Amino acid sequence: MPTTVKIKDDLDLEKIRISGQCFRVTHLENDVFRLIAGDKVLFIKDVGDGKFEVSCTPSEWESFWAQYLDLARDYSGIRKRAQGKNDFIDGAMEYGEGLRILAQDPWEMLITFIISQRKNMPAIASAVELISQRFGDAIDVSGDASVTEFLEEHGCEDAACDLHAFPRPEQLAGASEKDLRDCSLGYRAPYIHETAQQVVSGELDLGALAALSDVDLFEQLQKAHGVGAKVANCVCLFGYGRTSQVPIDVWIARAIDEECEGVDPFAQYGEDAGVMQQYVFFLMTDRNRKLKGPK
DNA sequence: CACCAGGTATACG
DNA sequence: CGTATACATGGT
Repeated sequence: MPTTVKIKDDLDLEKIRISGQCFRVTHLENDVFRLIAGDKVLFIKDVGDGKFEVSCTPSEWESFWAQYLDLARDYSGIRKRAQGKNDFIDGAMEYGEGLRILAQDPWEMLITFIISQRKNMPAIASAVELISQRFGDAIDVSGDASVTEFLEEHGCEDAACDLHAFPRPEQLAGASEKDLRDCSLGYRAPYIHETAQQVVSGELDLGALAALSDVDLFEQLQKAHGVGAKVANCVCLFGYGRTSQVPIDVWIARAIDEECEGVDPFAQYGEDAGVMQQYVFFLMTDRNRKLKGPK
């Protein structure tokens, strides 16, 4: 019997896949999605009526994936409470209904968003996949009964082959700068090399940073080479769940400039500002996607 | 084949 | 303090 879970709140897997916060979510055949987080993989399918079939046991769902999907947070409630302050944000919230802020791993976010600078989203996903393939541990699901059963039922066995975990700090620290460059990291290779070594040496203790205030966390993260305000904010928001943090990239800057007459609308949303940022980012990038390539 | 991409470090004034 | 520029490489 496959595991089925019931989710009352917003959850749109396709929107999350293209939302720019995660780069290892794949849309497979038959509307099955594959999520890789650290060394874990989940296959999940929306079967309607708030029900989702998943490839893990109920226990794995409760102990990891429910938290990863941030199911304890009430996004429809957040949208309702935020409604009415700003017309543009109201529209973005409606457009992005189903988005959530995933509770991802700080280390994975730090490296992923160092990679992200001056790359478009497909290029980021490609580079993340390359370092995972080259330096991450292989993930073998062949012995996992709940996974194999799920894959067989939905006819997507191929999607469980050749999977690799995101590399651990020591695996990237052990990679030479040239090996990293071969993963199309360009000038970011030394940033990643240095950062990995700082994490391995304990000079940068990502676990300990979780105890810091938003402001202190934001400041400490920027001590890593290649981490400025924007990347630090992404790590705060996506890696440490600091939902008041608002990463400002080209798309958010464009939204403030062109849609809000140059006035930053996010401040008035307090602890939910980062969630609003995610809705706006999705609106701007999805609009652009439809504009240029209605593939 | 230009132009752009979820920016940042560095060098200026 | 603020502003200008180089930066590697792939997607469109």
